[in-house]
Amino acid sequence: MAPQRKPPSLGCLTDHVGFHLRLAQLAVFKHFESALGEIGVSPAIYSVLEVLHDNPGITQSKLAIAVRLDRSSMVPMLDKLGKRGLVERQASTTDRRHNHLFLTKEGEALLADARARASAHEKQVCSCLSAEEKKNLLALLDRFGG
Amino acid sequence: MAPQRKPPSLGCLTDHVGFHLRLAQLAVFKHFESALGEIGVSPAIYSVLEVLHDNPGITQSKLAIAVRLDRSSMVPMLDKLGKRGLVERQASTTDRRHNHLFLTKEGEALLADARARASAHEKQVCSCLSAEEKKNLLALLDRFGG
DNA sequence: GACCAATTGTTTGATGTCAACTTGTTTGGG
DNA sequence: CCCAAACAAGTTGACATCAAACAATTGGTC
Repeated sequence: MAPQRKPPSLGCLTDHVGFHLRLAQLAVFKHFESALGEIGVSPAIYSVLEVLHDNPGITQSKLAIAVRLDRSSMVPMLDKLGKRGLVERQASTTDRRHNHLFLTKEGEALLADARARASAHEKQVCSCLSAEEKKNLLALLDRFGG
Repeated sequence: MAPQRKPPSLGCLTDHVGFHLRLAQLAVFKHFESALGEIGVSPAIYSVLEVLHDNPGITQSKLAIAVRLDRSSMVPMLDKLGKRGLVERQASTTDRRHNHLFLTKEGEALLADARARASAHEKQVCSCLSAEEKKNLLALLDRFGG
């Protein structure tokens, strides 16, 4: 009988940039997980490692702002990364409110691996775009999040 | 002394389309919430109402697939929408596994309001894009999310 | 120098989402 | 016919995230 299932209509939803953003992010993040989940690196963790590598000694609040997470979300994440021996919290001597954060040797090593995988992932996930198109896309996206 | 706080460097993070997607979605969804939160409509709820309006009698699983949520996430959401009197679950007579879903009068009314607000929101959030650019952006995003 | 506002990391509670499993129902091949 | 496989909705547990409240600490102002 082949019920001839037409996919349900999405209506005006297709006009909303937010919906397309969500679908795109869903697909890209899923692909990221399949590429880096194996080494225990989620998109959020990867962004933390990158920023930490580039800004040794940064404080938790500044890190949270940089990766656009809540400062309270940072706590359990750094706890976990600390337990894995990837990140060190070092209490500041000059201002006892601050924690300075550093990647350990192991953290740097994992980041190197993660970078290679993330780079490959990025290539695959953007294989449907020319270099020009990708540059264009990033520029357009930055108009919102900038 | 003006500590001349440079914002922390994001490193290679800026090359990753996933990161830009997240920032953009964050900004757009936040704006959406500020425009429709007042009437208790989140992006997910709005997408459900739209698809429900366009596909009366659709089943929960099909709805979940359409809006790209997990089947199991649909349950508490429909419970809540049901309690608000916006959606009706109607057990199928031909296949007792299925629930057919319908917007109530109140659901339709709320959707009308939500649509007006969402449309205004969309205009504001895309005010930084020309019509051409938006069309281009949506086309590029669809290459990922299909 | 003593209060007061701002800042930092943390804790707690609420929410939204997924994945795995359960239960009831249908369907199709032997 | 019958039983196994497929399937729908629901339940449970885990997890990430945010917002609000909190304690400790600093800095500025009178």
